[in-house]
Amino acid sequence: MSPAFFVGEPIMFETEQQQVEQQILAFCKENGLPEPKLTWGWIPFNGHWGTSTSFFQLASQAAREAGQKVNVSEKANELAERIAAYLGTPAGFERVEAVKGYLNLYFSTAGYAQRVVDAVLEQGKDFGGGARRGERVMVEFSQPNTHKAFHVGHLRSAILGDALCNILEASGYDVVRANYPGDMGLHVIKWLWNYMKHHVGEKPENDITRWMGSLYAEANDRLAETPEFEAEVRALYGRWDQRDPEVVELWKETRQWSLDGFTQMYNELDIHFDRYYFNSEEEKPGKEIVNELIEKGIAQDERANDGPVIVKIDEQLGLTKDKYRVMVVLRSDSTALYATEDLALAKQKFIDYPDMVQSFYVVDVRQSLHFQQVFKTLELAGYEWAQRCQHVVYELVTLPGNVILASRDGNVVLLEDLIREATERALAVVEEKNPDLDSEQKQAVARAVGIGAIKYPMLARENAKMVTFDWKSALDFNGQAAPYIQYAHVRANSILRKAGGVVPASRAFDYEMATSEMQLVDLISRFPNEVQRAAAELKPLQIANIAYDIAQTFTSFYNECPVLQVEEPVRSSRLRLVAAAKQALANSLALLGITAPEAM
RNA sequence: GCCCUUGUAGCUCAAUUGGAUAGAGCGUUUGCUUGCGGAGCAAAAGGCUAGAGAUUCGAGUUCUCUCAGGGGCACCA
Repeated sequence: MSPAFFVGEPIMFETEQQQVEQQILAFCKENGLPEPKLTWGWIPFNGHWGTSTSFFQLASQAAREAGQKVNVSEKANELAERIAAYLGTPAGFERVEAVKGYLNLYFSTAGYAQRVVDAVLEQGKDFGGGARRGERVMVEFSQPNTHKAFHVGHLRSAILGDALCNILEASGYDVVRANYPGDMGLHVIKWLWNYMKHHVGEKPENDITRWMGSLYAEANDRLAETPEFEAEVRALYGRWDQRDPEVVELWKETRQWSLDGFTQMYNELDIHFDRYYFNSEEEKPGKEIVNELIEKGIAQDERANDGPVIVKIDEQLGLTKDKYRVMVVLRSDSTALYATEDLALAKQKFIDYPDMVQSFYVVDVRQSLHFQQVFKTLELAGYEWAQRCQHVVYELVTLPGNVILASRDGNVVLLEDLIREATERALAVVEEKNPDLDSEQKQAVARAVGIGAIKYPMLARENAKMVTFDWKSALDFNGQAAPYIQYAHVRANSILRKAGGVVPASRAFDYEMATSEMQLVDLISRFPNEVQRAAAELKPLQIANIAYDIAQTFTSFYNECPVLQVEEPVRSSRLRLVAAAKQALANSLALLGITAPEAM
């Protein structure tokens, strides 16, 4: 996807900016200077608000063309000063200055602030979103294994994928949210084996996923104690392969228990899917693709010599160094493996949605090579859509000491425990801070705060950086965290409520705006750009950052600027700004999949 | 051995995609509540951006190498 957006450019003020640009071009022409490539950014905030460009490139370019050696920073500053003088005070700006080679143009705050605030309030929950592109993308994420526990290690794909969907949707794409549960494999057979032997007739009650996970751990324990049982497991796998009705029926029933448990947790997390693909459904089509690869001469069938079916990708591409290496696409016993199924799944997605411009896979970094192999193999097979497949890489969630969570062992932090702890903790705080709320409201707030506190740290860092889970920081509601942003939203709401819930009509900010007030408008105006950038880079981090920045600046504003007590007409302008800030906070939190409560 | 990835304040992370004096939170220290909600605010202290070269007017950011961590590399998922 090409990043068709403008970084750092205040998109709301294109007209004024373009006019200035024309004048600068005219200046260059008149003075025999080369045509500059101007990039606009914001001024490091110093209490005023504006846009800025620099002339270092122009200075060095001019010197090069003239064959002269110059001190570029001096020359750039000289140019900035001459251009500042040439421009005078352009329409829409109240001041122009030249500093260290930069040309700073300060906005006329009265009209600009009004324009920003009006735009936010007119667009409401759509503020920040881009025009519909009429293009579809799919995001596959979460991919839980049935018959296993769901622990905090599984959480990042779910949270990251959900936020990416929200962001892509807001940026203008039509998004298909896809899940791909691992509903068959050795882990399932082991589970069934244990169930048939020791738990026949039992059913999960309320805590489904925990129960499913505990039986899986138990199966592993029994097999570790008595390795001879492996034969029984293999025999059961054989019965599955033959589609023994008893096994298939039990599998269907127990699989559904897991899926029901997942749905419960997705509901708790407020995460939803449009489309489910199942591992078990891709087995047969996968084998068909493998046959096709063999026929096309891409795959080599070594089964005659007790070997698997493989694709020597590097050899196919004529590469001398190891890059894609060799991918096994079918086991020597002709059973399917993960790669077999992923080949079929990629194809199935484009059969279902042929118009997709991108097919994303939110899967942890350990599978990078695997996906490169799958996509490259499909490309070799002549599927042009293979180039539209992209692995969205993220790092693992580990426990302190770099311990990887494994469902097999008991060292996991279960998602249901995390959610319960977080919401209970949040409930205790609400009881203390806001005892007047009724119990239903307190529950809702506790849920919003608890879930937000879980989600935010997973989103507020680079995808490629590890998250270390520990209870202390997971349950810390202070500082740079979701509750801080939610609290800013609550305070904004509180002011509006006390004002009678009526937002005054549009008006100019024709008074001396306070520093934090201007900065708040500035940050809000950047939000639409950040949405586009987050979508182009597939980085919810951008949204987590701007959300926090807006919250922090709103809090400064809250402390510095009285709203309800101040005289008119300042009161009306500020009330509108508060409403706009509240909207911006709510919208940014929504993109992160976090609820913005009205009180807390 | 090859490939990918990370290294920024004591700790956890940012940094307008190559720009102005590298910023937040936690922790530490000191203040702030008869102000719109203190889940907060103000301030102090804390940095040779792992190291060395290169490109550039300009590098935390790009390239090369070194060091250190993590991951992956034939029938697990």
